[in-house]
Amino acid sequence: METTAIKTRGNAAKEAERAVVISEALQDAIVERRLPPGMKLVEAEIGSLFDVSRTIVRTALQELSFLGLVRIERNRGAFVAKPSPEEARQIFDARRLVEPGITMDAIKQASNDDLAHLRKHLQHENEAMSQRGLSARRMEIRASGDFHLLLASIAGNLIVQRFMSELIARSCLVIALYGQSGASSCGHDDHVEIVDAIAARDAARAVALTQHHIDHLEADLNYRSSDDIELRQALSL
Amino acid sequence: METTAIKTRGNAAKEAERAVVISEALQDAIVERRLPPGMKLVEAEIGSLFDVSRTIVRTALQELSFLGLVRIERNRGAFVAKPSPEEARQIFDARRLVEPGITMDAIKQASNDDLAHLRKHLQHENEAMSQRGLSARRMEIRASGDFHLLLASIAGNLIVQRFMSELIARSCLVIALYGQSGASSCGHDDHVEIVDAIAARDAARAVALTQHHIDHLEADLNYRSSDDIELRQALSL
DNA sequence: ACAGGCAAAATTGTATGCAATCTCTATTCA
DNA sequence: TGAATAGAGATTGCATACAATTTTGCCTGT
Repeated sequence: METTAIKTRGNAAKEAERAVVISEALQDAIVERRLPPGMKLVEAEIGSLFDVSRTIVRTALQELSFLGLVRIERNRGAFVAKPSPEEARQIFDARRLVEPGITMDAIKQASNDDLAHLRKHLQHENEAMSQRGLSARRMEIRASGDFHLLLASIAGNLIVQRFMSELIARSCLVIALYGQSGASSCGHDDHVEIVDAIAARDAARAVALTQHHIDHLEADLNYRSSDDIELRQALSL
Repeated sequence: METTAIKTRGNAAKEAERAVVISEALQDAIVERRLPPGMKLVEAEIGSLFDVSRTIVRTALQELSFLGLVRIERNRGAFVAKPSPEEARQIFDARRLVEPGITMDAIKQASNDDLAHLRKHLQHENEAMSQRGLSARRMEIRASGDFHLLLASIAGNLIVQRFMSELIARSCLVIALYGQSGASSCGHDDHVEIVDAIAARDAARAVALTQHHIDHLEADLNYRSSDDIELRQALSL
């Protein structure tokens, strides 16, 4: 197969497909709200920014459109997704459908190392929350979602994990659009309690807390008409 | 194409993006096992078949790779996915995680029309099962998966529905690879019982039957080493 | 002033060309 | 005979060119 073992290792670094790099950079920017919902994403612009041709940018944007983070309109281009209230409800309904199961699996699978990771993550969330400033707020949003992803990774099913990635990313968008309390208010305390219940292997409690947590998140939303949103977005910048 | 005002109306039909048409054609072929797991999919070949450039074929193949139906290897090309035993297990675990919730939502949402659709679908499955021949077998595979998709569509959450589409399609691949009983044996009787339970609004029973059904499906699998599979594929054609 | 429409600019959709990489065959050497 | 290898052919990765479409700004007539 290969002629030198070293070459193979060298490839591993290069393997980082350029389209994936771009798609992840965009996803980060969208989730952290640096790119607001509805914003136009021009192929050539992104291309020159990352120094690649539109071909690559195109595949990155398609990937994001599969994840529901970007909407592609024929002959008009790509835009950061702007979930409708109905879509938003469905996203949270989907989370209610999936996350209790993930929590239960996590309880079954969690090793001591996993629990340590969870605790470390909670601390991380805490730090982000205590700090001020825009960048700290972004860290907080990101960390809050990462908690759920960490749980999914502990549950140990790659397919479910990928599904949760999508749901979390889209949740961030929804919260950006419809969240009321200035803080992302992702209820850090809820997370602490959930980890405690998991550590105690108390499945019933952990599941109940998980459901409660999702209700909590959705309760902070205000599904205004999307025209209002347009304005809000325009005026806030 | 068309030149006049009629064109505009025609567009709605034309809107069917060419990449999507191709990707759906391929998905059908994969799910119905006309394209066996592991088969190489050459871009130029597909392109000339549908009379489009490789560009379009490429996006279709990427779409399928996001769905897990196609594996793309850098510089080597696209192949019909060949799920490992571990992947197969995760697919069914994911179904166990999601489908009970779908069944419950379906019970909540199902109108009389929906129930009629379900009954009609059962009849359709029955017909496919009673017929002989390769094409009938394909119909059976397809119909058997469609039952679960129909249930998901009744549950009424587009996001969950999309997720189920992926799981069902991948399940078909897994069954093609590891199924033992010549018949796709998707337990048509199970489906009948599930519909009965839904019609009776008996949530506990419907959920139990759903879980049982998935266990049933997976019990018919034999996770051989993938080398054996290679042989089986080679000899069966 | 303003609605309507035309033309230029910007942007996307698709095909194609070229370089890089892989695959397979045939040939050579042990 | 069999393993190693070189090289031709096939295939993919990416950039770019061109056509189709949309958007923008200007102009004109009312």
